[in-house]
Amino acid sequence: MKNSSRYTVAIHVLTLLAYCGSEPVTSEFIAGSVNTNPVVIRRLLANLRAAKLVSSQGGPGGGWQLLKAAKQITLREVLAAVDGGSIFPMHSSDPNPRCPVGRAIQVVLEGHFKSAQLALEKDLQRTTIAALVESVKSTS
Amino acid sequence: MKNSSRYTVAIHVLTLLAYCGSEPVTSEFIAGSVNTNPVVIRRLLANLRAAKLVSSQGGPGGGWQLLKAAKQITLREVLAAVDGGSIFPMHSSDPNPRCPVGRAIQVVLEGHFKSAQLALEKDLQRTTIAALVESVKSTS
DNA sequence: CCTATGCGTAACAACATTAGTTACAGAAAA
DNA sequence: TTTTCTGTAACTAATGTTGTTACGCATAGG
Repeated sequence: MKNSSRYTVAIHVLTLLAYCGSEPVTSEFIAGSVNTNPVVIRRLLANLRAAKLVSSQGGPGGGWQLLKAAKQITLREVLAAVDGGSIFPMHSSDPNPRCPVGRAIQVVLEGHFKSAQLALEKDLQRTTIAALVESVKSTS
Repeated sequence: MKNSSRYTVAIHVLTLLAYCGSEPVTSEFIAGSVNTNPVVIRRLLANLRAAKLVSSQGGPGGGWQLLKAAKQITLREVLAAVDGGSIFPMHSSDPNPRCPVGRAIQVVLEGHFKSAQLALEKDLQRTTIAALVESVKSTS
């Protein structure tokens, strides 16, 4: 995941929101659970809001809430929300087009990479935020 | 993939070695195909050698060769060779153990992450370097 | 209308990772 | 012995990630 913890933190936050029920939760409170800065949380949640997973409310009593039922949110959509593109980065500078392998390798790999990523996503789709809440509760 | 092109380049290099047959190929030649510096290639190939995928030979006429038949090398082993650990990084600093969610989330996620990564690897296992060589040759 | 609260975002710093480069020691073939 | 390679350390530059401060703006509640 791009060597970043954004995906893990996003799942953590959504699980926390589901765990807290329907009450709005502030970014400061969330940051306390994740152990980071509220701004980091707000930046991440802005992505999840763009994906229609959460909503935000300003002012006193405001905060963040799930926009979909926890049972309807899968780890697959969370991944798509925080890390849009491909799991496998291509060459940083394009390979040599005068080499037969260099010329073709990216096109050839693209299909295999997409297939592998699809397999990954299919597996992630099996898990919902609601399931994680249950697991968290039973991990007493 | 850690936001690095190492995996893609590794596949490129192995495909090139297979494409070139049994002749040793120098890191300079490989770098010409990948469009990078020979030292970058040697560093990467050092990993693949540690995984027993290639061998190196110094001196004139030396270079790099496959140590296994291209048909026996799958994209799964290549991934393991260049990027040992987990696809999904956990929190950069540990979550708050005084929060029920923060306390449990990592343990809960670990299983789901491993399952997803296994699905990914199972798919990558279906493709061999030999198959890539064929695809490259037919992409004329 | 005022105030406190909380989001939205820009700007910046600190740090880690990636990629590229130079340099040089050492092994091996001819 | 010379040439051709690998093996690696050291350094730079570019980029990405994370954390932090600061401040504008909207809103709820008196």
